[in-house]
Amino acid sequence: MKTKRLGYDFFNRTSLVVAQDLLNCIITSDLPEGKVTGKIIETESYSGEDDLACHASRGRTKKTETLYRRAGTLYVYLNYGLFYLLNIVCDKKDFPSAVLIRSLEIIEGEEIVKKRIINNPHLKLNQHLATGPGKLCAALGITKDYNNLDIITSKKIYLSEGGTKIKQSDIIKSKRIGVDYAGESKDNLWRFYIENEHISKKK
DNA sequence: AGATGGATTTTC
DNA sequence: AAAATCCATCTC
Repeated sequence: MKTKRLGYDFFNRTSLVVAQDLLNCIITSDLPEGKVTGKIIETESYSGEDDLACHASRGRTKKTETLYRRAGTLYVYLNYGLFYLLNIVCDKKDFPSAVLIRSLEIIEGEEIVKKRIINNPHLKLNQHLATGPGKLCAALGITKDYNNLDIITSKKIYLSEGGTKIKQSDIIKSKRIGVDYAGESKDNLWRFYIENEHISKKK
């Protein structure tokens, strides 16, 4: 499947819109071990210093500086000392916002993904190869080395259009996962997904 | 220099 | 319900 690559104009919009438009899009990681592609089925939006769940709510620091950069920049950080999480910076420069990619349906490179999961002592091989943001990064081979990478021009990690654009009525909205500490921001329905067996945190 | 607190995943 | 485990930031 060869589709058009997403450009600066796609990411230079509010993260709320980008998060929903990324559903059904294709992410590719083309690293030395081989090429892996997956369809995005779950995202979350983090937007502005007023969003208490957004890392930028604690101000502009060495760590959060990435969130203020140009749209299309990758924000990758280590969470709980265990897993990397992948975000794509959105909106205009100096306004901190990003979309967290939470789950994929692996389309190509399944064997490479399985190898990466087996080699990760914190993960287990099961029917979900890239479900949940931590496992997703492991599946794609993404580490903090890719923080600040420009996803628009990179040949290693990039995003392209899916086959068909998702219908607005097919997008399910819910509260974001793991942000109960975020006061008034925690109830925002800023998690978006499409019905799929690989959704994270399913009962 | 030491303590703290997570946008998680898995297993008990 | 609890463990595994890194690092930026905070505190003394």
